[in-house]
Amino acid sequence: MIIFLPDSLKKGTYMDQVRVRFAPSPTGYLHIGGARTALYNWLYARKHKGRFILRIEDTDTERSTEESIREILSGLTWLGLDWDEGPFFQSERIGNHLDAVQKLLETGHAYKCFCTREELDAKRKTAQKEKQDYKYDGTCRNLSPDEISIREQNASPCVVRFKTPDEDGSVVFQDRVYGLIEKKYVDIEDFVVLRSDGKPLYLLSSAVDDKTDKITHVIRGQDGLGNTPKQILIYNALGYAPPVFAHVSLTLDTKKAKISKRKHGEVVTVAYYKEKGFIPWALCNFLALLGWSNSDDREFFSREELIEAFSLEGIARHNSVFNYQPGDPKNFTDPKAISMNARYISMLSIDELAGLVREELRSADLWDDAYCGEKKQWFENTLELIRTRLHTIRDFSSKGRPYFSDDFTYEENAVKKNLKKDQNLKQYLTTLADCFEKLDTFDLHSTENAIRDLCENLGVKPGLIINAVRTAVTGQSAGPGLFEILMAMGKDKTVDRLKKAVDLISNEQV
RNA sequence: GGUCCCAUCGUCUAGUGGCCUAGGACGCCGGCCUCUCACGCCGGAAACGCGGGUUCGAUUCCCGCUGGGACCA
Repeated sequence: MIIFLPDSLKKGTYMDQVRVRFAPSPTGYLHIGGARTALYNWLYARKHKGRFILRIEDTDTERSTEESIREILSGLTWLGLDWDEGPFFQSERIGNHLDAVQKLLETGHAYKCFCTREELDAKRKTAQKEKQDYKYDGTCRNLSPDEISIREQNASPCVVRFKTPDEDGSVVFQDRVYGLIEKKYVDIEDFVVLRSDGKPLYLLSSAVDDKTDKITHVIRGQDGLGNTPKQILIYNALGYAPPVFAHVSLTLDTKKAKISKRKHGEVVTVAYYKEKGFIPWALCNFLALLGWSNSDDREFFSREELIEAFSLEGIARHNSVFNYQPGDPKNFTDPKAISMNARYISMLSIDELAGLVREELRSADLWDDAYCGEKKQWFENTLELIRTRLHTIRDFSSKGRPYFSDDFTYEENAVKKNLKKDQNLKQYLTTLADCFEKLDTFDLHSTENAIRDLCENLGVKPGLIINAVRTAVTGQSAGPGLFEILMAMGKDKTVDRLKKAVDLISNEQV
């Protein structure tokens, strides 16, 4: 019986430096589940001053694409998950894998199997009919050397199967997340390690690569849990010391199905969050909490704090649900993710925020270099003014547009609610524009006094005028306190926009 | 079908036999603030899948069932 308890080896020399890897298949895009796995690996490496290795498992040449590789690299880079070695490409190491198969064959840990697909299918069907569990029956396991050479001379196609121990016992290992896992030899069939077309199987390749890359801790999705006993068998047969395993629970959708781009669309891709204006670390923070917890109530972690707090044992054993409800316009992704991002926008230092917003305004063609120079103070004040009601960096160029450009739209509902509410508003706003124009000092007090005085003279509630002015100046019905908005706009813009709003409602009301 | 894994509010989770009248976060509802919205603050509704044990006492330990997931086929 193989009992492998890596904890007992931890003090051994080969564990001196932690080496972990993220090994995605470049068959599409980087999805948030993959990003979460990458994050956990990265955190573990950083926490233990180890190395984070990136390996691209591109042996499925049919489905692997260059574009996908680029997307994975750019996704990881955007998230800030920097790798120390690689990217290595599995396809370049097929020679290693074949050598390993050869070694397995030579040491009697594997054998050639000449059974045809038809024969195997027939056996499987029979087993099914008799309601028996089907496992490869080992027909070729005990072929004599003569029988083997006859088949080889006939060039019969064959696969190579691993020879599972033919005795009572189990593979036992200690998973850092799931604990003690035991799998009986009798439940492991003689599995294939080399296909008849000469291609090694993933199971074998990744074990060999992990050895090549000196991986000490395999932190991967829980979908690898079932294959682990087979891989431990391979490690042992090859004379390798197996790494520590830590399987992380999966991320499912609200119907408990694995998330995929095909089914869920862009929401599950990292690229989507970049596009939507997420702060990379906010997404990492959200992803970290999706299936991992620290036993205190903290939810916001800086990089350093998360590295410090992270542990494999804190990873949940149950799968977690990514709470995305399609068709909810307010929540374009998991509400908690949005909320975290919004909190980050509120909490970030003004310098950090300004940096992010600068890139956003640049790509929206709203950037003015003066925001770094003579208008720096104005720019920062404006960000402070609007940040608490924005959810994404993208919002700075959409909802925030009236602050950075005269070319903004008046929201229909806002116009209806605040500008067309009272027929007299045309007159009121015209009067107010005149009034503002005549102000010597245009500040918080003078503007407020002007409006309050006007209201008193007209006998109308301040709210009527204030809300109308907000819409006139920003096109919106919601936003910061009016007088602060006016300070952000300045006298000239305020007056211009009041007049423009009067024109707008005059024309439309004809 | 076989094997393995899992199971606390709608969602993410705390909880490792008594501190639990089950805590926090998001979302939701109500209130305060108020020129709107947001922030902030206060309050509310909301969960231990079911059945057996073990125990003086189970969310917590054991067994079964149910449900979900993964892997292999």
